[in-house]
Amino acid sequence: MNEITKAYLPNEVESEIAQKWAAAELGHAVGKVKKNVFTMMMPPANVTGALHLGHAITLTIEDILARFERMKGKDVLWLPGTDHAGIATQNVVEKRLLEKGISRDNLGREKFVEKVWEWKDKYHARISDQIKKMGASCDWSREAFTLDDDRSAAVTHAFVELYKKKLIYRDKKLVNWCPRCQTVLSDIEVEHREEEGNLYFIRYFVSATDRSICVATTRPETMLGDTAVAVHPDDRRYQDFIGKTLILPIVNREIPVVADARVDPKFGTGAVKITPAHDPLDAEIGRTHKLPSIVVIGPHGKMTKHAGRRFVGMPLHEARKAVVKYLDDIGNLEKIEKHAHSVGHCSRCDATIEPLESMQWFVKMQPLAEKALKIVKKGQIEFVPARFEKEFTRWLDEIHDWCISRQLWWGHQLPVWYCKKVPEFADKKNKKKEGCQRMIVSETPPKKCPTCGNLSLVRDADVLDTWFSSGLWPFATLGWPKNTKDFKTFYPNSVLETGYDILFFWVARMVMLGAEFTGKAPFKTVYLHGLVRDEQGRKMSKSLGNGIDPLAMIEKYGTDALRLSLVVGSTPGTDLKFSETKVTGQRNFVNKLWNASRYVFGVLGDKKIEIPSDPAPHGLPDRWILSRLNRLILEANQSFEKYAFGEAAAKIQEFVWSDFCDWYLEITKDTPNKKLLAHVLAQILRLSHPFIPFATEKLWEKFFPNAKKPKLLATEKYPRSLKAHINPKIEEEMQIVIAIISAIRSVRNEMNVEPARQIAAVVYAGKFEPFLKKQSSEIKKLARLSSLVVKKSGKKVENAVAKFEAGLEIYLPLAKLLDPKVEKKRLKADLKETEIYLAVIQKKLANEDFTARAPKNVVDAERAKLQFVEEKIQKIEERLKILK
RNA sequence: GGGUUUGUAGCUCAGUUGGUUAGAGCGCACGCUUCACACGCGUGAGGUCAGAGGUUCGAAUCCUCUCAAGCCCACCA
Repeated sequence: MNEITKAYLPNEVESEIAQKWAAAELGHAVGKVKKNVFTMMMPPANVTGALHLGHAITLTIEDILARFERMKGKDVLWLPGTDHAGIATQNVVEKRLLEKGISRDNLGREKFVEKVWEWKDKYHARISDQIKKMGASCDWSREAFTLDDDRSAAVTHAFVELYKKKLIYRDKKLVNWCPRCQTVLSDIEVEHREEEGNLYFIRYFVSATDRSICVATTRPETMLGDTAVAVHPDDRRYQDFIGKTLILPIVNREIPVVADARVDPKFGTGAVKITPAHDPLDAEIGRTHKLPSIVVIGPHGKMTKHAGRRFVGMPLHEARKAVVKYLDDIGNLEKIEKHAHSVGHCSRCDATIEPLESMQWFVKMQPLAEKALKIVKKGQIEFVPARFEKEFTRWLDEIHDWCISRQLWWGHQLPVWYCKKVPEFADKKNKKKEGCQRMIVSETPPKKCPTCGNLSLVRDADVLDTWFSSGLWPFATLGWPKNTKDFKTFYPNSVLETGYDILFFWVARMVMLGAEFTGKAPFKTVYLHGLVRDEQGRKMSKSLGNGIDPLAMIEKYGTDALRLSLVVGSTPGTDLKFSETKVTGQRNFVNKLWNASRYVFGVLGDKKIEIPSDPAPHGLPDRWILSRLNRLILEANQSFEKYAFGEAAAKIQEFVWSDFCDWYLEITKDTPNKKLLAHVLAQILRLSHPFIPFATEKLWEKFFPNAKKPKLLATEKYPRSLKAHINPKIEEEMQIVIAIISAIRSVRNEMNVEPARQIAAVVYAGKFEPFLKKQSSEIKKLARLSSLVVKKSGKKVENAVAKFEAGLEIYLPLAKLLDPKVEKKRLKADLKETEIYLAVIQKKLANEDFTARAPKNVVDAERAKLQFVEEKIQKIEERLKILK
């Protein structure tokens, strides 16, 4: 017996179906010919992370695409992978080790990295399992990791190539330093937030006079490192001061007053203290005026010895208090005002970012951005939604150099070595010759210094920004820089799907590096999904405690329900408000589909079933469902074409629940057309498979109860519309049938007719009479009628409830049940509503401009409506007369 | 400061190139053990389409402005 459970039980089904797919190597891409391939790289998940809703939406959308393209007959390569996620992973492992009382420094670099690898191996299995749980039909045989051998080789190659092209350089600059992570960050890894702070006004006196300038600052502690005060060259207030020397309070250092147009005379006092070591603008002004740079804040966020004996070693916030107090004591603090300003935070740990001067590695972005822009402007990359193209190009237009070195241990160590040969005879004569400081950039570790032959070379300790390796992802995953078969077959990628929050972090870098290294756009389409938010539209975060665990949702409602809840009612690039109710709603839908199928299989019986590709319709309902189905197929395919997955899913659901279950199945229950049922159900399963892979695959098995090795639904062909079946006339006729049934049900409800009671009905159907007659048994069943008379027209029916719907006259002779008062009230309400409608139409038609200028078909439609409504009103009025 | 998105029923959202009495789901109300499904079925209530102008015979839809919320970018000390 082909048993199907009454309710869909996702947990059992899912593990069984997942095994089936795995055994069939569903996700495996053939990769023999370049033609007819579809390539998509999974955004590499943080290897130590656990599945969250961001992954869930990514995997859902990508799997929908992959399954759809596969069913369209493409050789689909959806390549999964994980990211070593430099800072994030190092932070996590460090924290765990500290809990055991082990510090990173005690362990040493080599041992620490070993520990991280252990960690990686353990958690890699977890995230991979979770990806599988989502139903992801990706190609595990080609899985990649940003730090595996092939990817590392690609990274080294890319670095060395860029260095050779002079697109990578080393320089001492003011960079973003995270005092907690103890590393520099790139500009986009700094999140700016408006914060309430103070503006401190400090008075600086001109040397040996009692004249003074007042400067305004939000960070008074940096005054210890001031090396000038700047004013706008045209500022009348300060003309006399330019060129003079001021005495820096506390420190008592002499600093000049310089004139610089970058100073805004309207801000504060119009005079700015200049701290080149700790502020980006100050650094620039310092450079133009050749000012010295004094570092008063160290890498741990503590004051350095240059800050003076009194402050050395103090953490920043303490130093601020101390400096302010000191200034106040000596009478140099003018006032303090409240002031909101933007403060940079580390995107990984939220610590306040310190601008520090430091020697780092950078990518020169201008030439790379230009190539990327050219590609986009030529239209070689399509953005979905299109508005992101603008954002993308604007960012590239204003690009800054990318700081790529990180002071971490976990990552791709720079392929850079330094010759540190110490002069054997450190006398003045030999120093130059023997103290070789040669830098070597090489894909393979150099054995000796090419300049001086020294054997003890020291490798640069820094590693690369995680996003450097991710930037190579579309081709490094395919074996690049080797010209592999996969690279030749699957590059460029078809679609890049990810969240819009990493447009600059990731997408832009891939486009630039792809253009640079492969000479083409790495993908044809960029699809960006929105962020998943909570019911109130807030970001989900641990601190708010509003996060929903996708795995818990899977446990409770099944993966299919979770997937649907993430796509239905969502549009590309728009944030999605997520809630558990959405998942329950979708669980209900999956169950509905399950039960509709259960019914169909029950009708079909246990015999071997052929699924007919184009079975013959028997009556109006058959023709109608075929018309609706093929219209749906057409629309679903169109929605897919424009990446409107939510729209496609919603249309399918609407069809299944309303057209198929509520009407078709109900109306054909007495005379089911087995072949047609099998066909429609099969098409529904195929259509919805990309969205609801598990339940549909399980149901598909039921078509082949005795087959040893039935074909997978996942490898079926996606339905194509048989347009000949789309028939507006049939749909209109069925609409009349539906209208009659609904009208009778409505009246029954209003008149409180018990559901079980069968009543009689008379319908005067006019031109609809011929086909309605044929449907009378169905109408009787669904409207619970004891008898139904359908005529073109006839005399008034006494003692009956009357309903005028869609040009029909419907009479329900309820005899004793009829209360004239209630019926009168009901008819009057209907009359009133209809009269309002009539007024609207009359007003329109009375407008000569409308009748003269609107297209003829619109005017005609309006006239037809008028007639229709007038007739209805007349009928209601007649009826009311009878009731007196 | 620049850019951008959103504002439609209590909530989440559909509304194609302007032409129906503006739709769906959830929630709500009433009624149903109808033999696929109570994770269900039927019926219903509920909206000045953020506001103000404008274009048009006709605007939720196009234009302008205003208001509100969100996001991105920017070196305002």
